[in-house]
Amino acid sequence: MPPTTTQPRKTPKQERSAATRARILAAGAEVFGEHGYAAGTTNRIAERAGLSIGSLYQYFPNKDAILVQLMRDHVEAGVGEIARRLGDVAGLPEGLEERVALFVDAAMANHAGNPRLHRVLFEESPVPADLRAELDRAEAWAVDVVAAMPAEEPSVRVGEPRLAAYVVVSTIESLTHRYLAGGDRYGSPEAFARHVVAMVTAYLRGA
Amino acid sequence: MPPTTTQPRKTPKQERSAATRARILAAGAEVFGEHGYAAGTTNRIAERAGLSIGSLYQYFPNKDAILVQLMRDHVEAGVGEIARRLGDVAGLPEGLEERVALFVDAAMANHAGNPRLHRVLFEESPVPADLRAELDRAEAWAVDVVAAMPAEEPSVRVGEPRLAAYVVVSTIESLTHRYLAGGDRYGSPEAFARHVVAMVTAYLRGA
DNA sequence: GTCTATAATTAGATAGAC
DNA sequence: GTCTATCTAATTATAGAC
Repeated sequence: MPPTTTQPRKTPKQERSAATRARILAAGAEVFGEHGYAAGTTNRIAERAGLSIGSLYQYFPNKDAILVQLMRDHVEAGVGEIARRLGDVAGLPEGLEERVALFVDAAMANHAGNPRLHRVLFEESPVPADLRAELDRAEAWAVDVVAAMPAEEPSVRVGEPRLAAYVVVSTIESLTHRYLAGGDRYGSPEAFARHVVAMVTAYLRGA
Repeated sequence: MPPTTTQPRKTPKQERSAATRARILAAGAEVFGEHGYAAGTTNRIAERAGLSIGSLYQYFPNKDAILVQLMRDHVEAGVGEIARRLGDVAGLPEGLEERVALFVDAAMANHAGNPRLHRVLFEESPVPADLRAELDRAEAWAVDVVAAMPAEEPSVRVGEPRLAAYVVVSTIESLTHRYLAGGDRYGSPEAFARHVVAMVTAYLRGA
């Protein structure tokens, strides 16, 4: 008799495999964050993950594959975080300022996790062309989302809405990254976020 | 008889040496820009500079020294450009918007030279701790300069002026870098600059 | 599936002749 | 001062036993 429950479910073997993969990625995040890209060697990652170098290569074809997956995960988390907050219609704020704050808070949360790693990933590592394209698509998605907002928000009066949306997305992404990578030398995270929100809001309302 | 003109002047030998150094740096800029950091090997740089690898090491102690010098030159050019424009008192604009535009234009000019190289330098290369400190000092200088502006500009009403100055500096530096590194997908350089100026100005004037 | 040992590659840097 | 030839060192990645 065939099993009654054959719905797609991971076999124990696949689960173990996925867990090992996750362990390698976690180790990679630690090692890259601590040692940087060049000194973040596969041997160190394997050691940190508690397995041998030979086993590591059973799960990832090369060093950069680990790095790329970490980058991908980070971007996906960011996109997912924004999408989740936007989808949460019940709590979607009405005012422009509150909506901007939603994006800023999501970006701060996304980058706050491991600033040191984030810096290594995006300031010190070579980005393959295909991942670069993926990052551009994520940016384009965010631009679309932001560009759709003004239509339903009468207080927005800035011209060239698509360029404006790009400026907004770039500003939030770049500034939060830079602030968190550089340390809070000029103010608390809360104060900084407040200023970014104020700047973007003032911009969107028109001068 | 001793030479009548012994005023500090470079001997021909020093001039030749400086010229070779400059040739290596120019070659380094090209090679790093074309191949990236890792593939920008010293052998390639020497070849491009038209001398042997052995000679290259007469002028620079190691690969990173070439890279660091390129970074330093870029930052110095940026600082110099702003200082020059600020020092040009006759032409220093009166209005807030025009002053902000001065900074934005300087940043655009500084990054526009070789965006590809700039990207390799600051997104793909390891930054030594001492250079990092130097970059931070340059940023602090720019923050001081910007922070000094509101005092004499009644239309500035943003709170926490030092944090605001940091936000302004970060915004201009980050956005121009990002725009020029990413290509003008969302608008012309002029339109982009106009938007950045509008955003920063609106911010400084208060919401 | 995991390990150890090692091969293969390659770049950075140096020695020493000219 | 410049060159050629080479060395050293380190890393990625693989082979093959268990």
